Amino acid sequence: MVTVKEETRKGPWTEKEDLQLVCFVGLLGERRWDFIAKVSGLNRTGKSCRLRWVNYLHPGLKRGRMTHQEERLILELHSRWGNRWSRIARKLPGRTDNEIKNYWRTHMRKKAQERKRNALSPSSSSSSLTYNSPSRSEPPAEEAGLEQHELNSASGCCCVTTGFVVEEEGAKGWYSMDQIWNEIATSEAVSGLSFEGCKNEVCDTSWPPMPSPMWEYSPESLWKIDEEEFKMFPSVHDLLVPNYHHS
DNA sequence: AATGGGTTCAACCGCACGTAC
DNA sequence: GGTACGTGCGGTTGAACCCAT
Repeated sequence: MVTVKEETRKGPWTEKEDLQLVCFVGLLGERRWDFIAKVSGLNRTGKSCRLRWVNYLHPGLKRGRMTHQEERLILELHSRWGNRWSRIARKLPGRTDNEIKNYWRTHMRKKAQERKRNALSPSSSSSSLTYNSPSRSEPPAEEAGLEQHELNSASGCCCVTTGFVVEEEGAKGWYSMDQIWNEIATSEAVSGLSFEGCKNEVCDTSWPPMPSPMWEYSPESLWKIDEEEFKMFPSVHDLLVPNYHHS
């Protein structure tokens, strides 16, 4: 006799699953995700539940395009902290690390491609430095365990930003796109080259002049839902997820 | 209208870290 | 101190969507 253990579900979440999760998170809190996954009847892993909640269902989430201010802040913070997405996300109320990471990758990739095009064009190629120094046989600092911000400071923030190994060379090279993007962003944040409106304040060490997000002070408060609300379930869902729209 | 390439974003994976036992 | 378990983080993937041709 074989009991067929239902396989853990993967892939896109259904609206029903979302509702279930929202309900149980409200009842049990944003902890014990494995437990939530079990008792909710969702055939998902705790990890998956947490991710869905944090990245999509959380009532505090903003939706829609990044504002200009947010873009600038991301650039600034990334130049300081490197790929510390969750840390950066804490400075952007309503944005998740995943969202910021995605944003960075798409937008910086564009910029990297533009740069690459420029670098390949005859007019700019001569002045474009590349990483083809003898030390190229060594792994990049990042891969050698250096934090990205250490890399930045080690390179004087903008001294190494003028060029990068292009694809043809990249086949044998190990300069990841992340590094390239980081350097682009670093140079832009420091020099204020791009993002019109991104003037000196970006480089000002006292920047950003923005208020700290609420959860900086009280990590639990904003992300916690009043359990009383859940007694009113199912109508509570509308309260919890005002911008809810299923993907 | 069809389609092919590019872009976006939700979700997964693997690893690291913290904590309870 | 060692181990198991839960959680968080960063990197990656792939499906859906968009847009130019």
